[in-house]
Amino acid sequence: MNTMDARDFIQIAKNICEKTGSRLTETRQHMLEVLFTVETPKSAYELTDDYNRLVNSPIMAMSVYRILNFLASIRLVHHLHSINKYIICKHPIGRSEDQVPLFLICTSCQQIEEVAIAADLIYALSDHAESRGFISAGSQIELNSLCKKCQSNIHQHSPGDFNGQNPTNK
Amino acid sequence: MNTMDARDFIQIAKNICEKTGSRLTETRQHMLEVLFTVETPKSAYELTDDYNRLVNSPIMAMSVYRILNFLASIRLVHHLHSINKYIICKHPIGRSEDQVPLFLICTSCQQIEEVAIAADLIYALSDHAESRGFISAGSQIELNSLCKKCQSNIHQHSPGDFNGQNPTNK
DNA sequence: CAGTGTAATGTTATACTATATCATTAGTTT
DNA sequence: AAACTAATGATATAGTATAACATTACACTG
Ligand SMILES: [Zn+2]
Ligand SMILES: [Zn+2]
Ligand SMILES: [Zn+2]
Ligand SMILES: [Zn+2]
Repeated sequence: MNTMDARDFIQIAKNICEKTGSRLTETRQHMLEVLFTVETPKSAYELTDDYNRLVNSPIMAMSVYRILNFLASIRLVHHLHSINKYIICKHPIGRSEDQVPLFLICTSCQQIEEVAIAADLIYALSDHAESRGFISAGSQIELNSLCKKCQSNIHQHSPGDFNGQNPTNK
Repeated sequence: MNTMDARDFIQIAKNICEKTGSRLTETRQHMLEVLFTVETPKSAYELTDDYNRLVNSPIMAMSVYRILNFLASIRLVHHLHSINKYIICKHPIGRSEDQVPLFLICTSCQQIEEVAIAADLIYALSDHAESRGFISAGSQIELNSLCKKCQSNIHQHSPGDFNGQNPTNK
């Protein structure tokens, strides 16, 4: 159980901004609140709608992209490439540099679990690779999964990408 | 050194099609040839251009998407989500079901290395996850990396997504 | 071989995602 | 106050992907 509050995110962001000379504007704060509220991963345009539903002052998608980029650059937001959606970081504090985020994405209900794993584990993965001259550089990992709830409802297989489409994915 | 030929891909595809009742049409063959020729990861629209440059009978993007979907469904093509491009499979033969592809993507020159890793390694990664009720389901893994060549030219850091953009990425 | 059914593609339109560019505003610094 | 810079507003456009329906090509039946 996470006892974090939207205000906690805002405070964290404020601290980061102070260090870097950037500013935590009202729009950025509001976006953090929206992201915290919606919980599930959303596209930039969905977040634009959410923002305009939840916040009084309207925003346009262009600004949403800029703000998502900013929040991702300070690692309070993650972009999940495999589903092309954005989500607030589940572990904004206590991260060490030698960890990378691992996302478990329920292919049925899109619930996300974010856990931190040792970067070493990644290097271990790419051991073959290093022998071929590649070195790993700060990735996140996204795994197609099934959450507990959806494991019970075992009607459909849901492969990751092509063919068997994800039924819950509009 | 890979001694594979475009014809090998076509033969593999033909075999799969026979088993599944689908057909390896001329267009699909041509697309395999194009993918084999270009080597590097390309967007669907880039592949459309490549196809029309290399093949005499023109094709439209809609068809390219359909064919990429088909070829991905029989695992002769991979969709790299993190860069949103498609690439021909480097290991179309000798794959076992308990392996998943790991892609090392050079963030500087986009050269790709594909290696197969034991799915067990993935399960190990998501061990935390399983304790939370998630089970892993057939993912591929994409890692930002630096190839040997680009390690020499160490001018720029190239983070994965936001902020420091990838300079070679039009 | 004609008739029928299905897989695949052609064609057009449209939805969705993301960035470029320039103008304007709002803080910060001197 | 003036100058500078970060951030946003506003508009346009690029880039990615799918929907929907028509047509064609192939396999299968009789
Ligand atoms: Zn995180
Ligand atoms: Zn679920
Ligand atoms: Zn492969
Ligand atoms: Zn490289």
